[in-house]
Amino acid sequence: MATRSVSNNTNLNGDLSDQVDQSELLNLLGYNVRRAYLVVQAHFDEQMEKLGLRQADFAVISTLRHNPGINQKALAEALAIAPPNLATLLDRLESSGLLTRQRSADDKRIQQVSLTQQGTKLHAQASKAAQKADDAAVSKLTVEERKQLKSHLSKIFAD
Amino acid sequence: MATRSVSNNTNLNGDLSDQVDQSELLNLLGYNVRRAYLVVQAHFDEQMEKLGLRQADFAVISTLRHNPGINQKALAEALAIAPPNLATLLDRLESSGLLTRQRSADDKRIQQVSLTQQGTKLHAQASKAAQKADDAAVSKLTVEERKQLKSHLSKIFAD
DNA sequence: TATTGTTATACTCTATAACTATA
DNA sequence: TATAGTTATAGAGTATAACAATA
Repeated sequence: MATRSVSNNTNLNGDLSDQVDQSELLNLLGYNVRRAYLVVQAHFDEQMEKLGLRQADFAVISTLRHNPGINQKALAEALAIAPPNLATLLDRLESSGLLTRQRSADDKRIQQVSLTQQGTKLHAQASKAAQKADDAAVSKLTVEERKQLKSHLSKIFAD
Repeated sequence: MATRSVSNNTNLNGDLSDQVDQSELLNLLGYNVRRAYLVVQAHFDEQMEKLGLRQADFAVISTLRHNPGINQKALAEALAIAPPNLATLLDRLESSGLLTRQRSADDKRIQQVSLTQQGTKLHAQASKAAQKADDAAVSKLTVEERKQLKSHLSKIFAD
């Protein structure tokens, strides 16, 4: 299933990695973002696996919860998912009974996507799980540091 | 080649994504890390593509530059790359003439990896390119904010 | 003609199992 | 028996082209 382990690799024989000079990489913000992302992913996957959800599934379900009836173009754009990949993801969640797609009466090209009752229920659980994963990943940061981190990161990807 | 575009999707018809409520996702640090990572990746790939390098290639070349003769186990561990994937990555860079592998005389199981002259030369260029990508990705942050960001991120993935 | 969504497909990244050669 | 590295392979993520239906 390709589940990443949350804990860092146990390291017998005296932590070799401490002896490796990674100063150039660690001076690059991009590399720090990547390594942090790996940790965040692992915590998130660990939580979502229990609910049978992948990362993108949660992003979709969360967005549907707060934007019922959103169309696929807007959904794909908001979440930075390519439309063909969103289509198959929605196929899967629809088959699982978590959401419905309904053609718009006004414009029959448009699919309006909404959570089912079951999807809404799962979202409530997933929402807690996501928060739990988040807390675990940033447990070493103070509340103030978490605020700063969020602010700085959002400036990187903001339009 | 699957090159991600640096610029966000141009958005005619009045930026639909602004109308999508993403508050739950954006409150999760993990999601902010992910979205920032996508931007960082795009800038990095854009730079490295010119040199024929992938992200992991640069991480390897940088580590070899500062740790000549490092063995594959230590390299894999330091960079969080699975050994089988490192093996094929090194095969490719070795075929390109960027590095050499030499069996240790002391322990013939161990491969000692080093950059060739060509690899060292490419590293010098790649190093500048990486810095350029980094600067572009965090251009909206002040020097102080960049420092904070790096510090906070490193706390997430530090052992 | 342009747009929404879909299908088919391909490439990259990541992970595991099974193997070799050495120790 | 254990370790370093390799091969083979499978799964997930991501990207593009080509298409159908609708506007």
